[in-house]
Amino acid sequence: MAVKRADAQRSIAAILQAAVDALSRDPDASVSEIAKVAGVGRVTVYGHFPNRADLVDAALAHAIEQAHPGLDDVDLTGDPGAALTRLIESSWQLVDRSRSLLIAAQNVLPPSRILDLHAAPAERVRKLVERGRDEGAFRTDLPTEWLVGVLHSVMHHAADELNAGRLESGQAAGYIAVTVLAAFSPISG
Amino acid sequence: MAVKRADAQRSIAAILQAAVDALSRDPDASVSEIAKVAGVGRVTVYGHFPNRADLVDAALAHAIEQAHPGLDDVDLTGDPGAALTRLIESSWQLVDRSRSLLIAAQNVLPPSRILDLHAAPAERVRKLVERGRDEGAFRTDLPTEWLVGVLHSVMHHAADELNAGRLESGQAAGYIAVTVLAAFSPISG
DNA sequence: AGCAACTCAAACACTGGTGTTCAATTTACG
DNA sequence: CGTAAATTGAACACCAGTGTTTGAGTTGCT
Repeated sequence: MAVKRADAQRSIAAILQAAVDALSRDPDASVSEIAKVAGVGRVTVYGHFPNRADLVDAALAHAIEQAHPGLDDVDLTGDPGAALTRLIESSWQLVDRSRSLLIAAQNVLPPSRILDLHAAPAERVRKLVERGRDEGAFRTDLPTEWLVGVLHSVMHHAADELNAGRLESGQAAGYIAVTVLAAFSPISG
Repeated sequence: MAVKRADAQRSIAAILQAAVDALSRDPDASVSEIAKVAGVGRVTVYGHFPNRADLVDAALAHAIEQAHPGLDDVDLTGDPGAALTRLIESSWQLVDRSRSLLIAAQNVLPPSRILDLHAAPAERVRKLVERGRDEGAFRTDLPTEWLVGVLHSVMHHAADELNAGRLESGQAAGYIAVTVLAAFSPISG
């Protein structure tokens, strides 16, 4: 299987993108649904991915890989609070879109695999928070991991509120930033 | 069907409790599993609940009803921050235990029904936050609903961290309280 | 004691998913 | 152009769940 033929490569790309789309809507999306979205026969999917779990794995990896370049453009220098606000602004929708996909992955992949796939993007955030702590902009009476988790948690909450129609798309990033910055501030702010 | 016989009542109680337990572990728990936990035949379950959805509904209602008295004991008067801390202390584990059950309910019940079942306990928290805002203890530049949601979100995050072994059971309530109080504080604290 | 209510295992039909095989057709590529 | 690769729907076996029926056995109630 030295090199795939061009139509095979096209199929694989379509299936991968379809898997990301379908699983982002419904973490339990069946192989049939994914095939339909990809505009491809179900058998073709099994021709390229041995089983559903491997397909989900590939889809998650694909989504993360796609997200990387966009996030690399964010300026994380300067005032940590402002940097965090910029990061939130450009990543919270992305994090949300991946959420359903992540659930799909958690249902079929071992936790260690999930952790591996997320290592790179998670590290970026951790670094920024670390720097904020070092420079006295963020509190140090709580572990870095906890603060990062709270950030994620609040972003997901905003996504939920948006989905439920209780929050306008334009407000969300501001709400998240204002909330998290307060939560991250040193005590005698 | 005026009055159930004693053994029927016993069965129903066992099934209800088993449903709460099983669904709190796995939101996809099958009727068979629930029956097994209840120490009862699967057919007996169908004898008392027409289908799985109705059973999940009853289980959620049961769990909420059980939780009520314990939470009614919490003193919500005095300094809003302190009151919130007390409420967190005595309710965050409870909220977590219900989370998986809530997911089960969301999978089979209409959103309106979920909202109905949660109305009473949710109101208690909303009231406290409202009072905190009125008294100047909590910020008013964000909607009450948002603040309440952030509280929930951070509690769930703590539960996740606990499950993942990254947080000690004793620390959790403190982490939540310290984080949320900071997030709730008026800007020029 | 006797009857109705209850319990339960076994068997059934049904649904919806996974993963495989096959034979026919289309398509890329040298 | 010819061949090997790729795609396809149809059919298949399999599994796990839901919900029902049956018939025999047990248990509460009066």
